[in-house]
Amino acid sequence: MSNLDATFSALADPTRRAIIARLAEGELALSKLAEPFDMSLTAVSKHVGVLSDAGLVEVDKRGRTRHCRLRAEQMQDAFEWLNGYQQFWHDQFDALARHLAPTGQGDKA
Amino acid sequence: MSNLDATFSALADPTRRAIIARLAEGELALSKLAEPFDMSLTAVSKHVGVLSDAGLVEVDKRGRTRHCRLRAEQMQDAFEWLNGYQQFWHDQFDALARHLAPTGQGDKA
DNA sequence: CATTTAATCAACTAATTGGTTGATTTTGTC
DNA sequence: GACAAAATCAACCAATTAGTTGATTAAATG
Repeated sequence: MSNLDATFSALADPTRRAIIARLAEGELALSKLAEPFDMSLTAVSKHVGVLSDAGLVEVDKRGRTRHCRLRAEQMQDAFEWLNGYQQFWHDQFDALARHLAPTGQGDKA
Repeated sequence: MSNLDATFSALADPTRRAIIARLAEGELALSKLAEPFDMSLTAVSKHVGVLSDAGLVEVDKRGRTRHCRLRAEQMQDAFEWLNGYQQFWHDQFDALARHLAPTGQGDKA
């Protein structure tokens, strides 16, 4: 599975995006991380597993707890992929704007 | 399903990203669009359906053909979501850099 | 009108996903 | 040593996904 496959598919779940948002505020033990979610610890653990497989989260064992921290850099490729189309949607927007409100001097000014 | 759910999950498939890449070069009839892919037309049609449900592609009927065009603006929310973490991974990178090569004058210069 | 082309539909399959529960393992604490 | 807490494991379930094939519909063309 490509990096992008794993990243985008990890980000496609709202629980996992919420996990990322929580971890952005700092490292958390799994049980603390799981608290706000209305599902079993097992379920959260699986989500963390998906994020970890995608490289978005790092888990390290400390005693009986597992500490999770965000590896935000791993989102870069996905970001860059989307960024490649940003110019495209700006162009589309510009084209639409020119179509709706032609000034007749857009090219010169 | 949230917008982000649909967008990220649509982007999680390599065939669908390839479809987007093709459409970025211009509008295409479904059969033309499907040509390079090693799968049935039905399969490609389903992928286009997923992209269309996510608002990433627009399909319009013309005679017996279906013409597909990219709606790149629909990627903006996903882009912005990721962008919110860009600062975060830059910070992490900077922190690492300071850790590896402390110059002692990084703050002043 | 007969044929070909574009596409969808319906039905099926195998694999994956997101969740559950109950039992177990490991670790810290009284 | 006994107990509570943190987490995993194993098994299961229902829904979804990515693909297939064969039949059908609809439009263009000889």
